[in-house]
Amino acid sequence: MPSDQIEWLSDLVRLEITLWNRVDARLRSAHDLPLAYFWPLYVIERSPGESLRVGEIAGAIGLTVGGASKIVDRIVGEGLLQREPDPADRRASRIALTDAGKRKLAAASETYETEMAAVLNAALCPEQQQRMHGLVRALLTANDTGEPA
Amino acid sequence: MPSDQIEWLSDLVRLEITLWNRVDARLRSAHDLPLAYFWPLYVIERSPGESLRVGEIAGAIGLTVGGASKIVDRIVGEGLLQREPDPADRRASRIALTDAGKRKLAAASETYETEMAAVLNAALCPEQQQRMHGLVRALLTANDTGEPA
DNA sequence: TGGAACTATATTCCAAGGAATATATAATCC
DNA sequence: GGATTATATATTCCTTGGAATATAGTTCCA
Repeated sequence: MPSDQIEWLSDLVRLEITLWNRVDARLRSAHDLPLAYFWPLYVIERSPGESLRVGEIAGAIGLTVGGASKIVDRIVGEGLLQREPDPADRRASRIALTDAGKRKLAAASETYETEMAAVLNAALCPEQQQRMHGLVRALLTANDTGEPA
Repeated sequence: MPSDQIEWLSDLVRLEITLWNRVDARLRSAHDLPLAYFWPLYVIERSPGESLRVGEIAGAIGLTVGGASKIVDRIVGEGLLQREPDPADRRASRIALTDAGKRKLAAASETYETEMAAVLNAALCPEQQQRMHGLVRALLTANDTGEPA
């Protein structure tokens, strides 16, 4: 019986924090890259044209536009992203990976996958991992508005 | 095949944020109580003696002691918690619910359960909800160190 | 008993991100 | 075309929570 939804969510929150910290620590120590910086690089690489506008990044990683603007600034400061003027809209700029960013992303992706595999395999068989991802996605599609806060 | 662990975690993070915001918004609008304040009230009520020390609260809700100290301060400021001197250890104080805190917690718990039930039932049948909780717990027990950061 | 080492909490400082706002540019309607 | 409205981003202010540190109190042992 689903009596204790309070525990349900608190366990989920705790898990998310644990996994986040685990991957974050690994990326920092191995590549000097916080996990928060990883996502923008990742979503940009996978985008058509390999560049995105700030608002698109915000939507993809679940931040407000203001927050995304600031994190992009910081990553640009690290030399992993660059801003290019959007030819079609002078209000916007297109954010693209630098060569350093591409290299960093490639290396960090491997570390990321390795670390996550270790964490997941420690507790779940591949079928369970897949089933859980399916359940997460089902909840997301039913409830995610796409809005950050 | 568990090819994309990156998506696996990013979906989990997104789900956690979505559910958190959803319950948080509900508790705020219905009871003027942020979700972050709910957890301390909740763990204190369930503790033997219905009081905890700051360090115990920190461990239970996954904050550092410093962070817990501050959130307790804020909730005390709201009149929902009170500090009592620990008779056995004068360094510590015991944190207990006030009457207002007890009432607030009781009301908020109902709202919490209702909102979570709505979110979960929108996507999963009860068996799936239970199965997912089991998977979350399995991952937690295998990986949770109990440490905050 | 008198330190030395440890512990519980509080406090200070800092980084991150949301909300509200400002600014520049686009789009639309007359 | 010019005024109004909408949009993209940047910026400012505020809150939160971690890390490091400070302080008071406790424990242990010679």
